[in-house]
Amino acid sequence: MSPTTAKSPDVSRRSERSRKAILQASMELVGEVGYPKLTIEAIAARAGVGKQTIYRWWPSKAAVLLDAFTEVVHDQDYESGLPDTGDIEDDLKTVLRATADEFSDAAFEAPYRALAVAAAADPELADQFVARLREPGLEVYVRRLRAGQEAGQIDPDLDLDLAVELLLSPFQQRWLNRSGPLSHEFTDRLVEMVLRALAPREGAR
Amino acid sequence: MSPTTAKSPDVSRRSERSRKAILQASMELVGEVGYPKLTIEAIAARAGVGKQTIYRWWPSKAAVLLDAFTEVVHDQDYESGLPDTGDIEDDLKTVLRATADEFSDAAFEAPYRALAVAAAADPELADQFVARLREPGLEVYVRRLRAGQEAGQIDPDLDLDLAVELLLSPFQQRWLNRSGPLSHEFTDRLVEMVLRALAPREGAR
Amino acid sequence: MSPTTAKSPDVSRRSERSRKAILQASMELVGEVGYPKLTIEAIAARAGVGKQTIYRWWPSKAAVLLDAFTEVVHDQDYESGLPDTGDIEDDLKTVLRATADEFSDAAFEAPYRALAVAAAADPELADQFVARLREPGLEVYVRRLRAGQEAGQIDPDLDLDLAVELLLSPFQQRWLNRSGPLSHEFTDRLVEMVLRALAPREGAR
Amino acid sequence: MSPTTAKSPDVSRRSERSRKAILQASMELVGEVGYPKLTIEAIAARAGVGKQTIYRWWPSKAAVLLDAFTEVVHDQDYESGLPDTGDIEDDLKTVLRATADEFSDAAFEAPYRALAVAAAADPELADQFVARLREPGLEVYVRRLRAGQEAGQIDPDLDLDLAVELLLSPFQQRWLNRSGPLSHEFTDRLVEMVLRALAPREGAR
DNA sequence: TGATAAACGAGACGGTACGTCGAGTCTTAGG
DNA sequence: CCTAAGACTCGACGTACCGTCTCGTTTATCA
Repeated sequence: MSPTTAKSPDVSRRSERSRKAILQASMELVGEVGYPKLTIEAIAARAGVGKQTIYRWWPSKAAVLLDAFTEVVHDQDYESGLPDTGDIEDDLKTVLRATADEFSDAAFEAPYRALAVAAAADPELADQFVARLREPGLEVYVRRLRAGQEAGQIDPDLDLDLAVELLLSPFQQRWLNRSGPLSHEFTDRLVEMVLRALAPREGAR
Repeated sequence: MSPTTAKSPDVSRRSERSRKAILQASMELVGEVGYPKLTIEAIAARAGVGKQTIYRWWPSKAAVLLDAFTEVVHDQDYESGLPDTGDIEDDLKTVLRATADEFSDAAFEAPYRALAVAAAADPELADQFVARLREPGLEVYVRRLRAGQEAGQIDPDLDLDLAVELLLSPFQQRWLNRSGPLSHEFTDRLVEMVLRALAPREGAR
Repeated sequence: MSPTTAKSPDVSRRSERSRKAILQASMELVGEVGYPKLTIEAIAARAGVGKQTIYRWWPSKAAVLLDAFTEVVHDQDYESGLPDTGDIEDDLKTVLRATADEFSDAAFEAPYRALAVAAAADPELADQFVARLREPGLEVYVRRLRAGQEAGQIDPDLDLDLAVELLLSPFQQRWLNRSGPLSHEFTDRLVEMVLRALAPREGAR
Repeated sequence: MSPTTAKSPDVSRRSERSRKAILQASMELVGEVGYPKLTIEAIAARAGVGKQTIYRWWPSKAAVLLDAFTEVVHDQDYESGLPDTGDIEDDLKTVLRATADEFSDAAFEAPYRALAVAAAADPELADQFVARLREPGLEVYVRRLRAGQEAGQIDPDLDLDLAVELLLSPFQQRWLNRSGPLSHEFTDRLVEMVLRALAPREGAR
């Protein structure tokens, strides 16, 4: 919604028309040609915009894409959080299956992978990427696990941030490296194994 | 060791001198300027080689780098495997701490991150990358866990491949995304939590 | 004066500074290294200009050189025409001697020969070359011969265009093929012999 | 028949088969793609010959072409000379018409123009070109004019070499510059005008 | 309600690197 | 030891984009 950076230019005079056209053109083009072949010139041409208008408001094509992607997903409701039926294993399996499906959708995949890759290469972008797209996603898992803790299904002494890493990193890693299928079989087994690590210790009282 | 691809040219006539110079120049340059600013022209110039000689034998700068990196690490002994003192927790902590230190070494980090990023963007390269650099590394973990199974420290019914993913993915993910420090504190906690998931079930014989 | 061709780019935005620098650099370089070793890259470097700026406005290095040469000689006064002392033999000898001296000047010779050669190989360029550099030169001879006709020194029925070819071609041919010296002896004999062909027929009035 | 230059290699061991294939390939290719796009590599490939075999025996592609062309035309009989019916005007018109037709033949034109152009640019080649292809041609004209002198049709004091230049240069120049058609109309007028210059002076006895 | 200053579209500019082509040299195998 | 084959270094090609820099032309405050 807001530009990644804005130094001198007068934001109030900014052309909303151009901003939208640029973001949309970016999303379209990254899907068509891929991130490495995405060029500022092509974005400008597709958007019917001068190159300077892009350079004026964004520092790099990655920043454009991050804005574009944020705009698309920003209304996705992190508010409602994860489902909570009381059965944490079932809830996590459901959510992870849905996430796996989403990551298999090409329309989502191309720009998201582009951003993940760009972030891996560029520390500055990585901060933005993590703060705006990754952390909000992790947070809802932490909340669900905390509910599980309160319900006595999860060891109360556990570091929940690390627990979420344990659950989501294998998933993310598989996807990013294409080192294996994101099947429901996989996500189910993953949830089961992670929950064994989270279970309260029997001896504990 | 072998070129990534080799279609028409006659491999037997290949200049070993040029091949070595190219791989070395790549490693040097990627450390000096980083992957995105690494150019074929600079590699050729540094190696004292015609550009065509690079284009003749490699399809992309990523492929050059993969060969270069493979050549450097290929004699690293996967044979000896992980240490096995009988205490699996201690052994894993030791190894993961060492790995964390390695990944904090800039000389290793630059080219390896470059490859990981390029692989994330390019499926063809990803196959090579995973097969030549990732899987041999995973395999030694699987072997150590199998020894733990046989020693009764790990549930005999577990999928050890998935177990290794559970252990290494959070580590890889943190490193790639720079989403947290690769401290010994972190690796120790990670090993502990994963071992809770691997422990034999109490009810089991 | 004007570019050889101009299709899409906006001529009104053209940089006069770059245009001049390119033309000057071409002339300098063709003198230093000769036409076959003249490269667009060297012109661009010498002129402090991007290669694209040359490719944008000229189709070939020959076209650049043609513009460069035209610019240098264009203010050479064709207006004043040839001298007319009343003695046509003397006038022609004087002019041809001067022309021979000019063609013996290395600074003139290198680019002009380059153009003549390029024009001989390339019909499109030949048109431009002939129209812009050769024909204006021929025209002044035709005018002088016409004056000679009116003065009764030249046969009134003659084709003056052919007469000029008769006079200048042997000269041009010797120069282009280096098939003999461009001495004053040669030009004088040439004028004399041609004038025998142009003399009015005795039987006529 | 003989190579343009031959320094070190042992001529007696030379492969006649390769030599012929190279000359033929040159002639074919210059017709197909023109001289500037004619490459040594293409000649070698077409001739089924290693590049080195060309470099061993010829200093440049122009030299190859000169040999190739000489081979083709060398048996053209300069011996028989020009026709001599006693009517010099008629004889010259006939010959020049035939020459014009020859120069309009594309199969002859392409390689000959290539050589003429290359010779104009390269003084060393020019010597060879003039000595082997031009001068023999001029000589037969000189002989015919001499016969005309002896028959009293031509001024006995004239410099016949210059006379031949007067006759042939306009023709060559038109052809090389494409500055006009090589029509029979043109050649006839040319012969007539030149003969006026050559005619014996009336007052002379 | 103009004027006036900005952001805008367009695109030429100086550069860098691309990937290709051919030059001329060098090495290997074969006759 | 000439030859066919072709890999090598080198350098130029013509193209694509980069990011910067004018150009007029909207456009939207403020005088």
